[in-house]
Amino acid sequence: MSAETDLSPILPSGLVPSLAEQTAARLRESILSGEIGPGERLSEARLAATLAVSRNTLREVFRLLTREGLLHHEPNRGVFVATPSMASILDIFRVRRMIEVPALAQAWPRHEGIARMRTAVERAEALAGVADWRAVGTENIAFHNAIVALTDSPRLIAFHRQIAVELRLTFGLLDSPEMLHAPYIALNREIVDRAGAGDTAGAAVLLGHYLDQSERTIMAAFARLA
Amino acid sequence: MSAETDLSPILPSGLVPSLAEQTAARLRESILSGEIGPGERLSEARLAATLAVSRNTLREVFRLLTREGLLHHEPNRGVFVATPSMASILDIFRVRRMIEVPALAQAWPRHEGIARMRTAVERAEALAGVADWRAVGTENIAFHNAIVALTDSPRLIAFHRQIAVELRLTFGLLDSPEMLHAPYIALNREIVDRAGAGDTAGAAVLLGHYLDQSERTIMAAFARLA
DNA sequence: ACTGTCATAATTGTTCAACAATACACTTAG
DNA sequence: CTAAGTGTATTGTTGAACAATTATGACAGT
Repeated sequence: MSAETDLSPILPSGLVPSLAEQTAARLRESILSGEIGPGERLSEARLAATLAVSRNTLREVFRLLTREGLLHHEPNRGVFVATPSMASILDIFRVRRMIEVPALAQAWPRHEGIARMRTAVERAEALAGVADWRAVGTENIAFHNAIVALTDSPRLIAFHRQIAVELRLTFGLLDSPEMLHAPYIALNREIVDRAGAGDTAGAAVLLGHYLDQSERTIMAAFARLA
Repeated sequence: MSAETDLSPILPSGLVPSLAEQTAARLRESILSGEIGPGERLSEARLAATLAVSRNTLREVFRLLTREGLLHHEPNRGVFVATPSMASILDIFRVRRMIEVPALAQAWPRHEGIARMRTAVERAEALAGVADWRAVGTENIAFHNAIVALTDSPRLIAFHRQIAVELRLTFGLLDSPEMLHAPYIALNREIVDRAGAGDTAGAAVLLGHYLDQSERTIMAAFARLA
């Protein structure tokens, strides 16, 4: 996974990540890849043995991922993989609109984030050519991370990364990633072209449309599950 | 501390909070009350003894408060109370503008959050009468929490609560809370009156002015420290 | 068969003690 | 005065133990 698409929190500069953080990263990927399904209960003893860490360390990991929204902790009953709901999807898109659209609208057209957006689009175009839709989804997330990076706000960036992780959890539930991601590559291309040309306001409008459409698509796919 | 001004994260519904969460709450208040100063190092062994919990439990607490932004973890060196900087203040106000202003602008005038805003203002007015400026500051934070509550977005509310905690950490550094809070009571009153009367757009404009002024005041007080 | 009660087993919550790994302070050699 | 090296304190991690809570299942009564 490339640096631009890494969804794990920023680590203390240049130092070896602790075992707890490494383990958190592993467990996060296990969850996001669908290896562990939403609602599933994570037994401390069993998972500690599987991951080859102590129960104490695993409990620290649980605390981290619970704060991230990936796990859900019920006292004296255990931790469970969070189960996305329609309410959470609606909330996530509401937050995304509130953050991404102004971020793009007020962007400086030569900010490095624009380059990151362009890279993500180009990669997505290439990956769509070979029908690797899961990777297309990853690049799509990178595209939107780059939009928020335009703000240079550490807090907004961290918050948005967390939201993106939650959304990826939802994607794991849905099938047909082609339908979920393919239609938006061209739109992303137009957004970044406009932003790069200085028309950030126009790009922001398009981004709003993107979010509306994407929300509808995901909600529809999600509703088909229930 | 009343329910409206409680800055601790939402606990699992109706259940006994774990020792780690209780301890996190205690440590959070120790930090925010200034009992432990910014930059100070927290020794695991010593603090565990002081709080009468095991090192393992305390480490879980550290992970919670680190994710909250109150502590700073340097691997193999220990955890330190976070030290606010000018950059963090600028970032916090940027985020607040981005969240609070639209939250108020799009508010439903009969949302319960409006009532919470009004309560906070009335309490602040009363407390200003007896010159309890620290409590005025607490009510001021409750006022802005209520604004974000107007969105009914769990994620925005949680994010804003976290930001508010970080800002309280900054307040702890500054003296003269009267100067920091007193001038804004009347402005808050006007904001809630307008919003309650249905002029949420006008209220949002005033809120923007509030944030500009407040940021300048805090930055000036902070600059006087260095 | 259905349901409620109660003992029993399994799991989480928390502590403690130990040791390894890292960083800090200090001494000593050049 | 700097540099290298040694010793010590602190963090990182583990495993075992026990208390507290919840889940399981047998059993009795209807």
